[in-house]
Amino acid sequence: MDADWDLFAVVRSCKSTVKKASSGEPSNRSSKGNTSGCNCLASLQLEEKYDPFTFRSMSRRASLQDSRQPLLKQPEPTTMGTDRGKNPIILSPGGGGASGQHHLLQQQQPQQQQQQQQQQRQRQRRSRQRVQQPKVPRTRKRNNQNMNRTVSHVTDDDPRSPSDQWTWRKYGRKPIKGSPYLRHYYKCSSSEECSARKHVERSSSEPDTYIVTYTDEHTHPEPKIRKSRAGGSRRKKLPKADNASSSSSISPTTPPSAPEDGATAPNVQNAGDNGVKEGENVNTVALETSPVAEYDDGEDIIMIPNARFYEYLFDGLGELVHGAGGGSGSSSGIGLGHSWPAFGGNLSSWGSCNSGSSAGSTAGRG
DNA sequence: CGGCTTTGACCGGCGC
DNA sequence: GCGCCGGTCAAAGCCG
Repeated sequence: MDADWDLFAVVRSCKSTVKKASSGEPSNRSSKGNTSGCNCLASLQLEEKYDPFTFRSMSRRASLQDSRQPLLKQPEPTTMGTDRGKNPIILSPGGGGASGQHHLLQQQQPQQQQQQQQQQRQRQRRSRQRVQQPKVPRTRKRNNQNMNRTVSHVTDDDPRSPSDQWTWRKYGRKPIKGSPYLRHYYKCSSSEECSARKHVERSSSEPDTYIVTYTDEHTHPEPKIRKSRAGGSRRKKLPKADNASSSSSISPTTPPSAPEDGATAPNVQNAGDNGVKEGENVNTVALETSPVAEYDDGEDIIMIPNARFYEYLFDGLGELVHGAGGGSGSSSGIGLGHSWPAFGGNLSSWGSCNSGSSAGSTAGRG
Protein backbone atom coordinates (compact mmCIF):
# COMPACT_ATOMS: atom_id res chain seq x y z
CA MET A 1 0.00 0.00 0.00
CA ASP A 2 2.51 2.48 1.03
CA ALA A 3 4.55 1.55 -1.86
CA ASP A 4 1.71 2.19 -4.15
CA TRP A 5 1.07 5.47 -2.62
CA ASP A 6 4.63 6.38 -2.96
CA LEU A 7 4.74 5.41 -6.50
CA PHE A 8 1.77 7.36 -7.41
CA ALA A 9 2.91 10.29 -5.50
CA VAL A 10 6.15 10.23 -7.23
CA VAL A 11 4.68 9.69 -10.58
CA ARG A 12 2.31 12.46 -10.05
CA SER A 13 4.87 14.85 -8.92
CA CYS A 14 7.04 13.88 -11.74
CA LYS A 15 4.33 14.44 -14.12
CA SER A 16 3.87 17.94 -13.11
CA THR A 17 7.52 18.41 -13.07
CA VAL A 18 7.84 17.17 -16.51
CA LYS A 19 5.34 19.54 -17.76
CA LYS A 20 7.40 22.35 -16.59
CA ALA A 21 10.60 20.90 -17.69
CA SER A 22 9.46 19.75 -21.02
CA SER A 23 8.06 23.05 -21.93
CA GLY A 24 11.52 24.22 -22.57
CA GLU A 25 12.47 21.49 -24.88
CA PRO A 26 10.62 21.72 -28.09
CA SER A 27 10.67 18.46 -29.72
CA ASN A 28 11.62 15.24 -28.43
CA ARG A 29 10.82 13.13 -31.22
CA SER A 30 9.93 9.76 -30.34
CA SER A 31 10.98 10.31 -26.98
CA LYS A 32 7.99 12.36 -26.60
CA GLY A 33 5.78 9.77 -25.44
CA ASN A 34 8.51 7.98 -24.15
CA THR A 35 10.15 10.86 -22.79
CA SER A 36 7.15 12.15 -21.27
CA GLY A 37 6.87 8.95 -19.57
CA CYS A 38 10.45 8.75 -18.80
CA ASN A 39 10.84 12.24 -17.85
CA CYS A 40 8.02 11.81 -15.66
CA LEU A 41 9.80 9.14 -13.99
CA ALA A 42 12.96 10.97 -14.05
CA SER A 43 13.17 10.95 -10.39
CA LEU A 44 12.55 7.31 -10.34
CA GLN A 45 14.63 6.49 -13.24
CA LEU A 46 17.33 8.89 -13.08
CA GLU A 47 19.71 6.14 -13.18
CA GLU A 48 18.15 4.66 -16.14
CA LYS A 49 18.19 7.92 -17.78
CA TYR A 50 21.73 8.15 -17.19
CA ASP A 51 22.25 4.62 -17.76
CA PRO A 52 19.93 3.28 -20.22
CA PHE A 53 21.68 0.11 -20.03
CA THR A 54 19.96 -0.55 -16.89
CA PHE A 55 16.49 0.08 -17.78
CA ARG A 56 15.44 -3.28 -17.17
CA SER A 57 15.15 -2.69 -13.67
CA MET A 58 12.26 -0.45 -13.91
CA SER A 59 10.33 -2.28 -16.40
CA ARG A 60 10.58 -5.25 -14.33
CA ARG A 61 8.68 -3.74 -11.57
CA ALA A 62 5.28 -4.48 -12.67
CA SER A 63 3.57 -2.34 -10.21
CA LEU A 64 5.61 0.57 -11.17
CA GLN A 65 5.00 0.01 -14.75
CA ASP A 66 1.37 -0.28 -14.27
CA SER A 67 1.22 2.90 -12.48
CA ARG A 68 3.14 4.49 -15.22
CA GLN A 69 1.02 3.27 -17.97
CA PRO A 70 -1.62 5.87 -17.76
CA LEU A 71 0.97 8.48 -18.03
CA LEU A 72 2.71 6.97 -20.91
CA LYS A 73 1.30 7.59 -24.23
CA GLN A 74 2.78 5.50 -26.83
CA PRO A 75 4.51 7.47 -29.37
CA GLU A 76 5.24 6.55 -32.82
CA PRO A 77 7.69 3.84 -33.27
CA THR A 78 11.05 4.98 -32.46
CA THR A 79 14.42 3.79 -31.91
CA MET A 80 15.03 4.04 -28.39
CA GLY A 81 18.37 4.63 -27.24
CA THR A 82 18.78 7.30 -29.62
CA ASP A 83 16.75 9.76 -27.82
CA ARG A 84 18.22 9.05 -24.63
CA GLY A 85 21.58 9.36 -25.99
CA LYS A 86 21.00 12.50 -27.81
CA ASN A 87 19.01 14.14 -25.23
CA PRO A 88 20.18 12.79 -22.05
CA ILE A 89 18.17 14.18 -19.31
CA ILE A 90 20.31 15.38 -16.60
CA LEU A 91 18.75 16.37 -13.41
CA SER A 92 20.65 18.78 -11.44
CA PRO A 93 21.01 17.72 -7.89
CA GLY A 94 18.88 20.38 -6.55
CA GLY A 95 17.14 20.74 -9.75
CA GLY A 96 13.54 20.87 -10.31
CA GLY A 97 11.68 17.82 -10.80
CA ALA A 98 12.19 16.23 -7.55
CA SER A 99 9.57 17.86 -5.56
CA GLY A 100 7.73 14.69 -5.05
CA GLN A 101 10.85 13.00 -4.19
CA HIS A 102 11.70 15.56 -1.76
CA HIS A 103 8.54 15.03 -0.02
CA LEU A 104 9.16 11.41 0.36
CA LEU A 105 12.65 11.93 1.42
CA GLN A 106 11.63 13.98 4.30
CA GLN A 107 9.12 11.51 5.43
CA GLN A 108 11.52 8.71 5.48
CA GLN A 109 14.61 10.25 6.69
CA PRO A 110 15.05 8.21 9.78
CA GLN A 111 14.69 5.03 7.89
CA GLN A 112 17.05 6.22 5.31
CA GLN A 113 19.61 7.12 7.81
CA GLN A 114 19.43 3.70 9.22
CA GLN A 115 19.74 2.20 5.85
CA GLN A 116 22.62 4.36 4.98
CA GLN A 117 24.34 3.36 8.12
CA GLN A 118 23.71 -0.22 7.35
CA GLN A 119 25.07 0.17 3.92
CA GLN A 120 28.10 1.86 5.23
CA ARG A 121 28.68 -0.90 7.65
CA GLN A 122 28.34 -3.39 4.93
CA ARG A 123 30.82 -1.63 2.81
CA GLN A 124 33.27 -1.42 5.60
CA ARG A 125 32.83 -5.07 6.20
CA ARG A 126 33.47 -5.81 2.60
CA SER A 127 36.50 -3.67 2.48
CA ARG A 128 37.89 -5.36 5.50
CA GLN A 129 37.24 -8.72 4.09
CA ARG A 130 38.97 -7.81 0.97
CA VAL A 131 41.94 -6.51 2.72
CA GLN A 132 42.21 -9.64 4.74
CA GLN A 133 41.92 -11.86 1.78
CA PRO A 134 45.14 -12.98 0.28
CA LYS A 135 45.88 -11.03 -2.76
CA VAL A 136 45.10 -12.92 -5.81
CA PRO A 137 46.52 -11.29 -8.82
CA ARG A 138 43.82 -10.42 -11.19
CA THR A 139 44.24 -11.01 -14.77
CA ARG A 140 43.75 -7.72 -16.37
CA LYS A 141 44.49 -6.99 -19.89
CA ARG A 142 45.10 -3.59 -21.15
CA ASN A 143 43.94 -2.30 -24.42
CA ASN A 144 47.10 -2.27 -26.30
CA GLN A 145 48.08 -5.69 -25.37
CA ASN A 146 47.73 -8.58 -27.63
CA MET A 147 44.24 -9.42 -27.01
CA ASN A 148 41.79 -11.02 -29.20
CA ARG A 149 39.52 -8.13 -29.60
CA THR A 150 36.76 -7.36 -31.94
CA VAL A 151 35.27 -3.96 -32.04
CA SER A 152 31.87 -3.49 -33.48
CA HIS A 153 30.01 -0.37 -34.17
CA VAL A 154 26.42 -0.93 -33.69
CA THR A 155 23.73 1.38 -34.75
CA ASP A 156 20.11 1.18 -34.13
CA ASP A 157 19.23 2.20 -37.60
CA ASP A 158 19.05 -1.10 -39.12
CA PRO A 159 17.03 -3.45 -37.14
CA ARG A 160 17.99 -6.37 -39.14
CA SER A 161 21.33 -6.99 -37.95
CA PRO A 162 22.47 -10.21 -36.78
CA SER A 163 23.14 -10.55 -33.25
CA ASP A 164 24.93 -12.81 -31.00
CA GLN A 165 23.16 -15.55 -29.32
CA TRP A 166 25.47 -15.71 -26.45
CA THR A 167 24.30 -15.11 -23.03
CA TRP A 168 26.04 -12.36 -21.20
CA ARG A 169 26.19 -11.46 -17.63
CA LYS A 170 26.92 -7.96 -16.66
CA TYR A 171 29.67 -7.64 -14.19
CA GLY A 172 30.33 -4.00 -14.11
CA ARG A 173 29.98 -0.64 -15.61
CA LYS A 174 32.07 2.43 -15.56
CA PRO A 175 31.97 5.96 -16.59
CA ILE A 176 34.60 6.47 -19.17
CA LYS A 177 36.56 9.58 -19.27
CA GLY A 178 35.70 11.69 -22.21
CA SER A 179 32.43 10.00 -22.74
CA PRO A 180 29.18 11.03 -21.22
CA TYR A 181 28.08 7.47 -21.32
CA LEU A 182 28.81 4.53 -19.20
CA ARG A 183 30.60 1.53 -20.43
CA HIS A 184 29.03 -1.73 -19.52
CA TYR A 185 31.00 -4.88 -19.04
CA TYR A 186 29.70 -8.31 -19.77
CA LYS A 187 30.98 -11.79 -19.40
CA CYS A 188 29.77 -14.84 -21.12
CA SER A 189 27.51 -16.58 -18.73
CA SER A 190 27.13 -19.76 -20.64
CA SER A 191 30.20 -21.26 -19.23
CA GLU A 192 32.35 -20.35 -16.35
CA GLU A 193 35.35 -21.34 -18.26
CA CYS A 194 34.52 -19.17 -21.13
CA SER A 195 36.61 -16.09 -21.03
CA ALA A 196 34.64 -14.24 -23.62
CA ARG A 197 33.79 -10.75 -22.55
CA LYS A 198 32.47 -7.71 -24.09
CA HIS A 199 31.85 -4.17 -23.18
CA VAL A 200 29.34 -1.86 -24.64
CA GLU A 201 29.38 1.83 -24.72
CA ARG A 202 27.62 4.47 -26.63
CA SER A 203 29.67 6.49 -28.96
CA SER A 204 29.95 9.96 -27.64
CA SER A 205 30.30 11.37 -31.10
CA GLU A 206 27.48 9.35 -32.49
CA PRO A 207 24.90 8.66 -29.91
CA ASP A 208 23.13 6.39 -32.28
CA THR A 209 26.05 4.14 -32.36
CA TYR A 210 27.17 1.70 -29.81
CA ILE A 211 30.62 0.44 -29.64
CA VAL A 212 30.74 -3.14 -28.70
CA THR A 213 34.06 -4.64 -28.00
CA TYR A 214 34.44 -8.35 -27.73
CA THR A 215 37.35 -9.82 -25.97
CA ASP A 216 38.49 -13.37 -26.21
CA GLU A 217 36.52 -16.07 -27.74
CA HIS A 218 33.88 -18.37 -26.52
CA THR A 219 35.09 -21.76 -25.60
CA HIS A 220 31.80 -23.42 -26.03
CA PRO A 221 29.06 -23.74 -28.57
CA GLU A 222 26.43 -21.16 -28.92
CA PRO A 223 23.65 -21.71 -26.51
CA LYS A 224 20.38 -22.39 -28.17
CA ILE A 225 18.24 -21.42 -25.38
CA ARG A 226 18.98 -18.56 -23.23
CA LYS A 227 19.15 -19.04 -19.61
CA SER A 228 16.55 -17.62 -17.50
CA ARG A 229 16.90 -14.07 -16.71
CA ALA A 230 15.61 -14.46 -13.31
CA GLY A 231 16.55 -11.61 -11.23
CA GLY A 232 17.33 -9.81 -14.26
CA SER A 233 17.59 -6.39 -13.38
CA ARG A 234 18.14 -5.37 -10.03
CA ARG A 235 18.33 -1.87 -9.11
CA LYS A 236 20.11 -0.77 -6.14
CA LYS A 237 18.03 -1.78 -3.31
CA LEU A 238 14.98 0.31 -3.21
CA PRO A 239 13.74 0.43 0.25
CA LYS A 240 10.26 -0.80 0.13
CA ALA A 241 8.55 2.17 1.42
CA ASP A 242 10.74 4.62 -0.12
CA ASN A 243 11.73 3.43 -3.41
CA ALA A 244 11.07 6.64 -4.97
CA SER A 245 12.70 8.65 -2.43
CA SER A 246 15.68 6.62 -2.12
CA SER A 247 17.96 8.94 -3.68
CA SER A 248 19.97 5.87 -3.81
CA SER A 249 18.34 5.17 -7.03
CA ILE A 250 19.93 8.29 -8.12
CA SER A 251 23.42 7.47 -7.70
CA PRO A 252 25.43 10.49 -6.95
CA THR A 253 28.33 8.88 -8.54
CA THR A 254 26.47 7.88 -11.56
CA PRO A 255 27.38 10.14 -14.31
CA PRO A 256 25.12 11.08 -17.00
CA SER A 257 25.20 8.32 -19.15
CA ALA A 258 24.26 6.48 -21.71
CA PRO A 259 21.84 4.95 -23.23
CA GLU A 260 20.62 2.14 -24.15
CA ASP A 261 20.71 -1.01 -23.81
CA GLY A 262 23.75 -1.85 -24.64
CA ALA A 263 22.96 -3.83 -21.99
CA THR A 264 21.73 -6.27 -23.89
CA ALA A 265 24.65 -5.95 -25.32
CA PRO A 266 23.68 -5.09 -28.46
CA ASN A 267 24.04 -8.20 -30.10
CA VAL A 268 26.18 -7.57 -32.89
CA GLN A 269 27.76 -9.08 -35.76
CA ASN A 270 30.60 -8.39 -37.90
CA ALA A 271 30.57 -6.59 -41.00
CA GLY A 272 32.70 -3.98 -42.25
CA ASP A 273 35.49 -2.00 -41.13
CA ASN A 274 35.93 1.15 -39.49
CA GLY A 275 38.97 2.51 -38.39
CA VAL A 276 39.82 0.97 -35.29
CA LYS A 277 43.03 0.02 -33.84
CA GLU A 278 45.32 -2.23 -35.56
CA GLY A 279 44.69 -5.83 -35.06
CA GLU A 280 41.17 -5.20 -34.19
CA ASN A 281 38.38 -6.33 -36.27
CA VAL A 282 35.93 -3.69 -36.78
CA ASN A 283 32.46 -4.53 -37.51
CA THR A 284 29.63 -2.34 -38.23
CA VAL A 285 26.41 -3.73 -37.28
CA ALA A 286 22.99 -2.70 -36.70
CA LEU A 287 21.65 -2.79 -33.31
CA GLU A 288 19.11 -5.29 -33.10
CA THR A 289 17.47 -3.56 -30.61
CA SER A 290 14.23 -3.27 -31.79
CA PRO A 291 11.97 -0.56 -31.42
CA VAL A 292 11.29 -2.01 -28.30
CA ALA A 293 12.44 -0.19 -25.76
CA GLU A 294 11.28 2.91 -26.21
CA TYR A 295 10.41 3.77 -22.87
CA ASP A 296 10.90 0.83 -21.11
CA ASP A 297 13.32 -0.41 -22.33
CA GLY A 298 15.59 -2.05 -23.90
CA GLU A 299 15.51 -3.97 -21.13
CA ASP A 300 14.05 -6.72 -22.58
CA ILE A 301 15.84 -6.27 -25.60
CA ILE A 302 18.73 -7.32 -23.96
CA MET A 303 18.61 -10.91 -23.95
CA ILE A 304 16.67 -11.30 -27.03
CA PRO A 305 18.56 -12.82 -29.77
CA ASN A 306 17.36 -10.16 -31.93
CA ALA A 307 19.00 -10.86 -35.05
CA ARG A 308 17.08 -13.68 -36.27
CA PHE A 309 14.17 -12.64 -34.42
CA TYR A 310 13.82 -9.53 -36.30
CA GLU A 311 12.61 -10.70 -39.54
CA TYR A 312 10.02 -12.84 -38.01
CA LEU A 313 9.17 -10.11 -35.76
CA PHE A 314 8.51 -7.59 -38.40
CA ASP A 315 6.71 -9.96 -40.60
CA GLY A 316 4.29 -10.86 -37.98
CA LEU A 317 4.38 -7.53 -36.50
CA GLY A 318 2.25 -5.94 -39.07
CA GLU A 319 -0.68 -7.81 -37.85
CA LEU A 320 0.01 -7.18 -34.35
CA VAL A 321 0.65 -3.59 -34.86
CA HIS A 322 -2.50 -3.03 -36.65
CA GLY A 323 -4.46 -4.91 -34.21
CA ALA A 324 -2.95 -3.42 -31.20
CA GLY A 325 -2.61 -0.07 -32.63
CA GLY A 326 -0.10 2.09 -31.17
CA GLY A 327 -1.06 0.45 -28.14
CA SER A 328 0.88 0.95 -25.21
CA GLY A 329 3.35 -1.59 -24.64
CA SER A 330 0.86 -2.89 -22.32
CA SER A 331 -0.13 -5.48 -24.73
CA SER A 332 3.17 -6.58 -24.04
CA GLY A 333 4.64 -9.77 -24.38
CA ILE A 334 1.53 -11.37 -23.61
CA GLY A 335 0.86 -12.72 -26.92
CA LEU A 336 4.26 -13.09 -28.20
CA GLY A 337 4.44 -16.73 -27.95
CA HIS A 338 1.14 -17.30 -29.50
CA SER A 339 1.40 -14.74 -32.15
CA TRP A 340 4.73 -15.82 -33.37
CA PRO A 341 5.14 -19.47 -33.31
CA ALA A 342 8.09 -18.87 -35.42
CA PHE A 343 9.97 -18.11 -32.34
CA GLY A 344 9.50 -21.52 -31.13
CA GLY A 345 11.17 -22.64 -28.03
CA ASN A 346 13.46 -19.75 -27.98
CA LEU A 347 10.72 -17.40 -27.67
CA SER A 348 9.38 -18.97 -24.64
CA SER A 349 12.65 -18.68 -23.03
CA TRP A 350 12.74 -15.13 -24.06
CA GLY A 351 9.46 -14.61 -22.62
CA SER A 352 10.69 -15.55 -19.31
CA CYS A 353 13.85 -13.76 -19.80
CA ASN A 354 12.76 -10.65 -21.31
CA SER A 355 9.39 -10.68 -19.97
CA GLY A 356 6.58 -9.42 -21.88
CA SER A 357 6.92 -5.92 -20.91
CA SER A 358 9.42 -4.99 -23.39
CA ALA A 359 8.41 -7.39 -25.93
CA GLY A 360 5.03 -6.06 -25.79
CA SER A 361 6.04 -2.57 -25.93
CA THR A 362 8.01 -3.34 -28.92
CA ALA A 363 5.20 -4.88 -30.66
CA GLY A 364 2.90 -2.15 -29.85
CA ARG A 365 5.17 0.34 -31.19
CA GLY A 366 5.94 -1.70 -34.18
C1' DC B 1 17.40 -21.88 -5.57
C1' DG B 2 19.85 -20.38 -9.46
C1' DG B 3 21.03 -16.73 -12.23
C1' DC B 4 21.42 -12.03 -12.93
C1' DT B 5 22.19 -6.89 -11.99
C1' DT B 6 23.99 -3.45 -9.12
C1' DT B 7 27.66 -1.03 -7.09
C1' DG B 8 31.71 0.50 -4.57
C1' DA B 9 36.16 -0.85 -4.02
C1' DC B 10 40.21 -2.83 -5.61
C1' DC B 11 44.02 -3.47 -8.74
C1' DG B 12 47.30 -2.82 -12.19
C1' DG B 13 48.63 -0.68 -16.66
C1' DC B 14 49.99 3.44 -18.59
C1' DG B 15 51.35 8.25 -19.19
C1' DC B 16 53.69 12.05 -17.30
C1' DG C 1 57.39 7.40 -8.63
C1' DC C 2 52.88 9.03 -8.80
C1' DG C 3 48.32 9.51 -10.09
C1' DC C 4 44.76 8.58 -13.31
C1' DC C 5 41.77 5.55 -15.30
C1' DG C 6 39.90 1.36 -17.10
C1' DG C 7 38.76 -3.32 -16.04
C1' DT C 8 37.37 -6.63 -12.58
C1' DC C 9 35.71 -8.47 -8.20
C1' DA C 10 32.29 -9.99 -5.14
C1' DA C 11 28.54 -9.23 -1.69
C1' DA C 12 23.88 -8.05 -1.67
C1' DG C 13 19.54 -8.42 -3.28
C1' DC C 14 15.92 -9.27 -6.81
C1' DC C 15 13.19 -12.22 -9.73
C1' DG C 16 11.16 -16.33 -11.87
